[in-house]
Amino acid sequence: MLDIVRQDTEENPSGADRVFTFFRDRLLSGELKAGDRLLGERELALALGVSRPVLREALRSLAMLGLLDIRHGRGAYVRSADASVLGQALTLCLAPEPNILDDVLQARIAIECQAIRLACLRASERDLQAIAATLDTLVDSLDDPETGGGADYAFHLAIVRASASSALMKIYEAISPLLMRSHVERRRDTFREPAITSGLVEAHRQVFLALAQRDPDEAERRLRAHFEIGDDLRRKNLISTYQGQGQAS
Amino acid sequence: MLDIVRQDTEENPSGADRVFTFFRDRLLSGELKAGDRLLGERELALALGVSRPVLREALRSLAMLGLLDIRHGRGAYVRSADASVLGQALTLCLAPEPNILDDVLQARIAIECQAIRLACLRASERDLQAIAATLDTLVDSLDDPETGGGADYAFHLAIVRASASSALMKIYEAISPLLMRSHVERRRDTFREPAITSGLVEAHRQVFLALAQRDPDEAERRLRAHFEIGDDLRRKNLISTYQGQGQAS
DNA sequence: GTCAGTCCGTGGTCTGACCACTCTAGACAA
DNA sequence: TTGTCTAGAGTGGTCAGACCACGGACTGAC
Repeated sequence: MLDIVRQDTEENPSGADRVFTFFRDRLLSGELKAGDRLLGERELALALGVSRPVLREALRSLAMLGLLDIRHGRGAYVRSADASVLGQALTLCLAPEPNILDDVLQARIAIECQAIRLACLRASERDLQAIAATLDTLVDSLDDPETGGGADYAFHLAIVRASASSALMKIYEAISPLLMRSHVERRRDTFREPAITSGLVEAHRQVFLALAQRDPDEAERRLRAHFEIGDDLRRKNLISTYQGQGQAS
Repeated sequence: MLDIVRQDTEENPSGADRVFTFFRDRLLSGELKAGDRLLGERELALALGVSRPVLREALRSLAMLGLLDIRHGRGAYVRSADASVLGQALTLCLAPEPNILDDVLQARIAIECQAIRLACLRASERDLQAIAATLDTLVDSLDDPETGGGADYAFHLAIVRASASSALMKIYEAISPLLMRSHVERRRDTFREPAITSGLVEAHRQVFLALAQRDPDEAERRLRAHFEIGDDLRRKNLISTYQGQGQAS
């Protein structure tokens, strides 16, 4: 029938691959938009000239990639692009590597430092207000490590969002799951004393001020300083922990 | 039989989802390593208590994610983590966004600037030699835009590799396809005159020297300058093109 | 010793059937 | 008239069994 594209130029893709490519290209070209409903599996299989199991393999793969939302009894719907799949892919990709948690922090610094530079040029009044709001939350939740951590993340996320760069934003979202794991894993090694947390707030405030003054160099400098302080704290605390124990376990 | 994990805590995943999760977790935990061969589809289906089509849906999804390499007549093998899938996912994720090509350049700058800082601290002698080698290739291929472009990419890639950060490396590889598209698309707008290309070589050399001297701030500064010059060139050329035409088409 | 043909195990595909879920239109009762 | 309930249709989810296509290994002839 339709026989799909059939690029026999060099490959010999299986039926499921052909169907997969068929839909992926239509997704990429925008021919299929988020929210669109696909035909039923039986009709689609007939239209594309493959059997239902083969069609299902392709559909399932698209769903796993987050491109499709297949609901029992309802049908298959095109899903809007989602960074969560990207995050999973990154996690899987980095899984066999050693020291990923440390490493992912480097990626975080990379993204944020560029984001804040862009934000200095592009941030709207609303963006700045949003960042200021997270700063307020941060101050209000000094005694609660849980919401405090959330506010901390919100602050940095708001900066990336203010960069108005979807690429930076997506990548940042992608590394977020790993960032969280890193954060949780490190929380054991991080003590939270009033003096330190207040210093933390001050560091955030300095970053925000430089951003509000639209000074890219200064903003990046203060952001880097903030990250380095976090590094130092963790290091010192690690040392004191081992010294306190007298011996490593 | 085995009945798999069966996390009925909150979800009600389909059989294929259960099988998918089953293997993904085993991949993440390292229980399944790259190169391992899976049992045959019939045996696996029996062992996991699902039908073969369902098992195939899961296997196919894993293959689409680049975790499995399924070969006709051979069997299914666990594949080593590959950034190409990450790149595809990113492409799909960014597809609906406007101005991705510009945007991806920002991500590139972000990664490279952090990478070169790390490289100043971590780069080995071999790394530096590798970068120097790409610089030589760059010089030798001044008259050939094709290999010259390749050498340019190789230079920047070598810097990221010298950062010894797998996270930065994977992300850089992930954006590479989009970077290439951006590069090709912009090549139309970029003129290559001897004066300019020699300036380009000089900029690369300056970056390399700062790196070899292990000066993070200076290295990043020069790298940023290099990127900005590229930006300026493109802008100027765009303007002159439109002026030369007298009218935009 | 080398090469060709055959066989077997593997993934690839198909058919047709049945089950489970969701929605809705129609029947029924208040 | 209105609200609720139920039966049906349409949809995805699953299954069984069969056959085809490909790749490798074994075996035989040369």
